[in-house]
Amino acid sequence: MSNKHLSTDAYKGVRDFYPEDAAIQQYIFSTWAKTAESFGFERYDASILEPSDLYKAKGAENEEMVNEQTYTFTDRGDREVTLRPEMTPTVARMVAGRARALSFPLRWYSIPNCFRYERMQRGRLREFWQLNCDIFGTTDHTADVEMIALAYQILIDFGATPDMFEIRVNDRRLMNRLYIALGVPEETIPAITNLNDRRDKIDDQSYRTELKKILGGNGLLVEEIIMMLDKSDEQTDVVIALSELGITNVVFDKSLARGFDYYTGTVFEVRDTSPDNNRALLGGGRYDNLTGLFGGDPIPGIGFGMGDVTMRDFLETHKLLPENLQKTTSTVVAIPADSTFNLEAHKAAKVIRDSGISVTTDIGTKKLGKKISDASDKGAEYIIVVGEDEVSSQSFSLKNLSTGEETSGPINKIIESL
RNA sequence: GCGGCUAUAGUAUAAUGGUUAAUGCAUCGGUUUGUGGUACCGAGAAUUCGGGUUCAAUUCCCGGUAGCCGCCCCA
Repeated sequence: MSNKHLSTDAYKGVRDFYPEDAAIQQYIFSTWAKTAESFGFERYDASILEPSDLYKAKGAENEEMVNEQTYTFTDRGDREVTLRPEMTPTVARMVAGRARALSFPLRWYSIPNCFRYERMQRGRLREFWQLNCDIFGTTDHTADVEMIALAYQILIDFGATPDMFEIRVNDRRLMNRLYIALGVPEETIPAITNLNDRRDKIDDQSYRTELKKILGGNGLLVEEIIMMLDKSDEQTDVVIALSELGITNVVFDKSLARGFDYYTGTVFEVRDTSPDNNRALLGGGRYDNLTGLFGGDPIPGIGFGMGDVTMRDFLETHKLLPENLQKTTSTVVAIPADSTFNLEAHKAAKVIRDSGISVTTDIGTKKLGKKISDASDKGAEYIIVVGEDEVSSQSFSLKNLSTGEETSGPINKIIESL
């Protein structure tokens, strides 16, 4: 390979979708859409470009994140734009923009592609697609239940069984109450929440050390917090309601954090139970004032996002991808006996295609036998050979590749047997 | 931002401090010049880039680049 040539590799962190990959992507997207719509969610979409302010407005932490972990640049009109790293600010903007006209509660979904400039690892690339589902305009806890039930149903519709994944649920309000009841200073709660999120990744000793540091050396409080976290007798109404819907692979997990900015109530995630793919497949939660940035009355909402990369990893880990996805090809292949009949083959193909059947014409230079072989490999059901005899007699033979049967006659007649 | 591992035809894997770097799959051609799937024969195609050690480096060392895995973060 000469270094004078351009690389055939895709840009760092993004993927090429060759037909076999595009088929998988298409399968994932269509299953997402089908299940979301079965719950009555309406599809929306928006541009991948947003003004950078949309992401910076939430505070200094967000500004740092935008500066370091997004694709942000200045356009020719001196406007600062960002390739969206998530869909939630966009949908909040859209809902706020028509808040007076929309009828709530609102169920919306989208499958945007998003970009994040960060280090890649398993399940995480710099470009990804994400199913985003939100319900706006209700604080009823059954909306939280519905969102989780939708997430559950999506996985079921991919062929998963409940033992393949685990739903973890927590509630920010409940945790705040529990901490305050223990006498934990309110300003330390975010740091504790963040630490808890890493609890299963670090050993018990360093967990205690860090917790003690946050609490200014109060060892007694450390023990009380750990006891409270490990006590598993609380059940929220969300968890109870899920079990009434027959969804039982749910655990109430007081360590679950899901980041720590805009969630205000229920937070949840779904994790793959396979040790080979120990990742969150989706995450979401309730945010009761997301549209506040845009003025107007606060609109409550609950939503989740699930990524295509982790979705595909999940399906591959559990061998849930259908085998026959790759073969997207025409039903019939018209094969010229040699290249001088290419145009005649195109003519025959057009007649068949006009009747609503997909046809390609093999205009390659291989021998007839190879072309038939290729048609068969690609998954075509029929072939029709176009050569001197056929053109002069206008009588064609349609061959069924799986049975070997041939039907002969004028092209219009042959179509009827398809 | 930090750390570990890896880099050989299109792809998946071998091997080697020394003359021709091997095999499967894939591709192309032939046995079979107008009828497929099998079989057999044949062909093309590779040591990531730069530097160093050495008589000699694909192999050993350093660096770049890229990828994988993990940490941080995960909106």
